[in-house]
Amino acid sequence: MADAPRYDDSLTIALLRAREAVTAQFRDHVAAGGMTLTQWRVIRALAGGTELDTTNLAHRCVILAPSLTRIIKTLEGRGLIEKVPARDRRQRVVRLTADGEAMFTEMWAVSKTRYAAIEAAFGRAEMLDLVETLNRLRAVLEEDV
Amino acid sequence: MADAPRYDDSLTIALLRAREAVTAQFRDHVAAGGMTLTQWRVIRALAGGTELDTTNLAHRCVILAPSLTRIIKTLEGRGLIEKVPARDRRQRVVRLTADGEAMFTEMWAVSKTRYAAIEAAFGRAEMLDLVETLNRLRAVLEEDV
DNA sequence: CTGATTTAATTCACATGTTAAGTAATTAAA
DNA sequence: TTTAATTACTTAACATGTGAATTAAATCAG
Repeated sequence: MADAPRYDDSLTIALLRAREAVTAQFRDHVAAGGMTLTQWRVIRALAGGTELDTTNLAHRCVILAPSLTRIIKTLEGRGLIEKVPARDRRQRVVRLTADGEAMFTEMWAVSKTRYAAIEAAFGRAEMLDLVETLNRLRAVLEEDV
Repeated sequence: MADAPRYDDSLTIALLRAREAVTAQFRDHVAAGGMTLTQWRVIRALAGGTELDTTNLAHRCVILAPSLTRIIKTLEGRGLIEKVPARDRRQRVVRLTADGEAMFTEMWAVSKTRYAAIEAAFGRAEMLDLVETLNRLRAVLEEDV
């Protein structure tokens, strides 16, 4: 089957498996902090006093709006994020609370070591190259095709 | 922050965005066939008369067992797959029905052209190299780290 | 300024991801 | 052979993904 690549070689599956392998390095640690990986992406995007509205936050975290609505509700209920009054009253602008920042700082320390471990195992140059390749693939697909 | 890569550069996000961009090339077509991308992975894994039990099917499709249980129920209800009696009665072995094979054949024709378009836009060598790199990353992470 | 349009979020409905617990069949141990 | 342990799958509960419809606020056309 020259034109039908073996199933295991397909790009979508390779991306899925690779992502699964990478996130597995962080899942336990994040779960120990009582969060999901998706929630952690939100916390991380807001770290350092960043204020963002739902649309931009969703884009940065690669989360769809309906999911983010629920996540914001959850994190707000846990006192990790809070609303910020916005000029445009349609927008929902949020930022981390003091507790949220503390949570980030604590967990980020460990996350960094995990990233470092991945770099050490896979190679820093290879990793940078892979990220660059992935972004290039995305850029190509989002334009033409 | 030298040791804190910009958020957009992180490997997990890059993988997430790249996968999103790739699957976007297929989502509409698969949805037009009344299926989700996840269901399509199952159909594709069974194409050509392949018979598989839940455990192996889940592994090949990168779907967790509970999700696959529901998907099998759905696809069985639509008459696309059917059970096959197994020696080990704990196992649930399935295969495509004639309708399922027909559905696959019809959709695969279009899917192939999408894959070809991606290859043409991104480069065949780059694509093969990327898949190889992703699999190597996975192999590294699943061993040590 | 009023009505039509656009934009930002939310809500809804259903599919899937994820972990933990439960069930039935098989295998291993005593 | 009878019980204990393992295996394959299912169910349950909750979080997220996904597309469509809805609501509220801002903007635009006339």
